[in-house]
Amino acid sequence: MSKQELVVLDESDDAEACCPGLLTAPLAEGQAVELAKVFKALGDPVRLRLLSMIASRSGGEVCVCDLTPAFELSQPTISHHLKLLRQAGLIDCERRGTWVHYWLVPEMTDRLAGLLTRPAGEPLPERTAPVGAAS
Amino acid sequence: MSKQELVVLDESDDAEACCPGLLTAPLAEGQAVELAKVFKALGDPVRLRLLSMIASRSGGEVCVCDLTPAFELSQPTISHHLKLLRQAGLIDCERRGTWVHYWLVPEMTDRLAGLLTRPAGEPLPERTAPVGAAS
DNA sequence: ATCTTGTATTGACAGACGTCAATCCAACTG
DNA sequence: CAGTTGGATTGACGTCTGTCAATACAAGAT
Repeated sequence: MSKQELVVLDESDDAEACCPGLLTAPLAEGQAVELAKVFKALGDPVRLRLLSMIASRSGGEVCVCDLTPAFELSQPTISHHLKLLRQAGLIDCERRGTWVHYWLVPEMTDRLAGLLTRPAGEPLPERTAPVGAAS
Repeated sequence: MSKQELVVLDESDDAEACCPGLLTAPLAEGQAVELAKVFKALGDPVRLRLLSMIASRSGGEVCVCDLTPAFELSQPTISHHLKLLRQAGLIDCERRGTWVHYWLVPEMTDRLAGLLTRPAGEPLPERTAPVGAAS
């Protein structure tokens, strides 16, 4: 059940794929395609709340039976959203007896946070006084 | 042309909306809806590359005429994607004479990075040796 | 083995999304 | 003024996505 696609996360891809950062160099098409899958998984309110509930759980794990009743959605719908989050590599799960437990994959959120963080000390090019002051 | 919706970014919303962080507390539904709009804007390879090209520009600005030829897509399609990024509050633009210039709104990417960053020192609950070792 | 409960999968359907051709608008040019 | 060019908007079309009812599967209970 665990680990089925694991979209991104592998650094050993395009040779220079260490941490260009999205904001510092023009993202390559292949990387953009992979990254978009992860962001798309985050692009739904229900999935964001699911991820948040899973990540903020003290024990680090949540049972599906604790997630489903928090939404006014059918159980299959919740299961569907959890599947998408898992395919994006954001969470993982394991069946333990009767119940299935989910937990966050922090490496993925760390990676996203890193991609969205601009290198400290960037000039921040003075956007406030338009050069031409046109129109 | 600039500033038309500006989805998120306003901290003065739910009183305690300082920086709960998405990974530390169960996101409220309203906030999830707003946040999802931004992540959805990032959930497309073309938009990710556009944002990357805009953000990594040395001068801090890019003319649309420099963006369009980088894709094998029609000009209206690129314009459409730029509009979505702008509505998400990730970029902004201004017409200067004949050309329209786009630039990154770093406050938004900073905010996203912050939301995805887990507070340093979190236990990282030992995921590797499943308690029950079931299945 | 049968029943019951927790979770995943399937199939269907309405609405959203990405794309383009056609068109429109703004600004510069002659 | 008309003509040209950069860019946005409109309308249409096929695909993807979120949702549910129905069903299937897994594991404990009887």
